[in-house]
Amino acid sequence: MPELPEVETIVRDLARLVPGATIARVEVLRPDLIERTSAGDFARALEGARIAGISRRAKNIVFDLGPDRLVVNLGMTGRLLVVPEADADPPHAGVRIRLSDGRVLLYHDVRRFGRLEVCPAGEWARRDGELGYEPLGADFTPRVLHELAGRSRVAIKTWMMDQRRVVGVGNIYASEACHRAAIDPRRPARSLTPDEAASLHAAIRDTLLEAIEFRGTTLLDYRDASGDEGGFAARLRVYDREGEPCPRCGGEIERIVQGGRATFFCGDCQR
DNA sequence: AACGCGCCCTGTCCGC
DNA sequence: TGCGGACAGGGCGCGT
Repeated sequence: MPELPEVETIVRDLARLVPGATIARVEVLRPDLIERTSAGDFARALEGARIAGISRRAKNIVFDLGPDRLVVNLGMTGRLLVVPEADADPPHAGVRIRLSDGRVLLYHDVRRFGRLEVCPAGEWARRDGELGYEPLGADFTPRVLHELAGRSRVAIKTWMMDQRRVVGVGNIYASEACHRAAIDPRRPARSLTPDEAASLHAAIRDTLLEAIEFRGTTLLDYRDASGDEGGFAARLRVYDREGEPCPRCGGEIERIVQGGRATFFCGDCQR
């Protein structure tokens, strides 16, 4: 589900709502959501901790608890909601994190592809180091994109979604960025010229920034921390628009499958 | 090493 | 109306 803009929206919401709060009690309703430790250890590690800050790394929501980090990955259908006690028991509730002021940080996930884990800050720093460039970071330059892409024969759209290279771009924004850059998503990554790499670099950033502005894309499941939908779906240029005219050239938008995932593009103007 | 694929799980939608 | 199959925003582990 959520890609960088959706996770960023949730993180910004949470950064306004929960820093300074203390975790009173944790209830794990679906133990299969907890990564690496038992549900009991997970709850014990959180109870009594104070939330010092919230940040995003790739598609992960990271809570700074002092010595530890709580890391939440939403998978396809995960939601992280701040709700009053009365709303804390919906169907598909996965983990209830009760704050000492009475509010509940509720992890909700229909498909349960998401994961939560608590780990020492040092351990998280090591894993952070294995993730790729933040596409909105200053060190992600057109040259970096061109050099990294030059090492791979994978189709550029699939390449963009690999979190070891560039993080945060998922299936929706990969199609959207290829379209904005007018690049055929089937091209081998290493076939991009420096100019094409620069235009893809700009397209990735522009797409993600605009999607953040509109609080993300809700196709079906995505909700922000208040439970509201994102507004970017209406602005998608190709994703989920098979058969519609290309907004740039009027050609027909096609749907193909790459690596088992749907890709949408215009065969007329994406070269 | 790099890459492609199946799988995890539930709900929705579409065609028959 | 009912039913079976395809498909859905992610990421991991496997085999080649």
